[in-house]
Amino acid sequence: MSRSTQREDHLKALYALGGSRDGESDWVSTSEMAAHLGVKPPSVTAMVQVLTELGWAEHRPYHGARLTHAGKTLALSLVRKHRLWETFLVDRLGFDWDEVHDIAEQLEHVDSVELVERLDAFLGHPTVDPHGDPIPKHDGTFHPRHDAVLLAHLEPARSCTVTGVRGGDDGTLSALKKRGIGLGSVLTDEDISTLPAAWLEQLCVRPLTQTESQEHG
Amino acid sequence: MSRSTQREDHLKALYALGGSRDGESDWVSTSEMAAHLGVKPPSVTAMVQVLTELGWAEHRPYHGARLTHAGKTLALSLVRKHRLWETFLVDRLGFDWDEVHDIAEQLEHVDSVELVERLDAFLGHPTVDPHGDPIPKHDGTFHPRHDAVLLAHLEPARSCTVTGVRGGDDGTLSALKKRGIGLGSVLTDEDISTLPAAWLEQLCVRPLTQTESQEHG
DNA sequence: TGAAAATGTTAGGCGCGCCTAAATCTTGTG
DNA sequence: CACAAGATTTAGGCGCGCCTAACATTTTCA
Repeated sequence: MSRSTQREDHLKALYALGGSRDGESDWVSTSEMAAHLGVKPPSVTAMVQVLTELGWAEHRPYHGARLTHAGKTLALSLVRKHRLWETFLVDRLGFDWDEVHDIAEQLEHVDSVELVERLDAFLGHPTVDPHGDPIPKHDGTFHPRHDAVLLAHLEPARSCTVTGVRGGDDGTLSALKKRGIGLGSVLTDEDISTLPAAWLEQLCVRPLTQTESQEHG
Repeated sequence: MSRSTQREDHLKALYALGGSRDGESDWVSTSEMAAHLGVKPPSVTAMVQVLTELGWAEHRPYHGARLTHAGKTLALSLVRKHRLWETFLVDRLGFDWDEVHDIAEQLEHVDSVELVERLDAFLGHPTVDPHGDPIPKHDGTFHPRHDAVLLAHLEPARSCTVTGVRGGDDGTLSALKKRGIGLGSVLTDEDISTLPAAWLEQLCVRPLTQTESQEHG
């Protein structure tokens, strides 16, 4: 297995943008990937061709690329590593959730299967990372949070608890932190109306049950 | 500050081979470094010239290279990271001491001062790594073990306890493990006579005191 | 002391991942 | 349906770290 941080980054971009929808991945354009990775489109084209030769992606020239099954498996193992390291950084080293992305980005490229499995055990086999995203198991399976919903889609006049942040860059995350919003925070109807509109599309929440609502007045 | 795994590896080699003697480092030949790093001498020459331009080494052509003060400081921070990670891998993740070198080698190149300091705190500010080597402090100082001595230099008919292994490759380390020898192991006079001669130059030991000897019969 | 041997450096080339510029394909619109 | 606008790929070049081969220096020892 040919190793390379760049290959891995392109694989992850393909996964992140191509939709993790069950079954098939969506086609992703090279310029979309280029923007995501901070390189120019021709560089992506070249790398996509390499991934194709490795059997990890398929490329329909002038139309886009997507992961093969093997590629998706690999991408999932990278996501797994990334989220385990983020969990370690926050839960054990006490980092805030807006500080860990870049560090985890580096740690996830460390190559040792044994390391990942031991880290997983050390952390107590967590199922969710500090941003509320599910952590894939060793076999690539994971449970998408089925009870969670985007804040924008929450039925009106309903309180909820925060279960995750989608695509949160460090800026958004630290802004959330400043307002005291983190995983598990409870947002009342009134709280929600004071939030920046952009957040409605980013915050993942679970509606509070009747009894939970009463506890939080 | 220009970052690069290769630069860092060359810096570490210079430190490892150049003698960590107080004050001045020794001149190290490029071929010695090349052998240590698994590359060819011309590659080392080129990299040494880069390090020289960065002010981290000085190069006397045809004679060798050595670290500047700034270079030594940097090298020490790398050693610190390496040994902290090894400590983490052994103490927290339960790796054996012969399994951690390669992984730590990768982890030490992760770039985040904050990470190192938090890791250090998490581990309880350890002073010695799993091989018995001292862990430099953040300011670059550390305490060489003054009471330790090479097994080869131990006065005859004396029992001792193992405090470290010098230059132990994974092969040596796992062979030691197979014989049940680890940090803190007690070696009697008889034990010592059955050891492979090569180990006498690698094992660091502290002679047992009178009372300790009696406890171990 | 003055070659020959050993050691070290310079020259020139290669693969990788990136870039810009030029060519090619797709798409939207008259 | 053709053609301009936009997106994508191909062409060609660059820096980095590595290599081998050729050249330079130091060391060894007859």
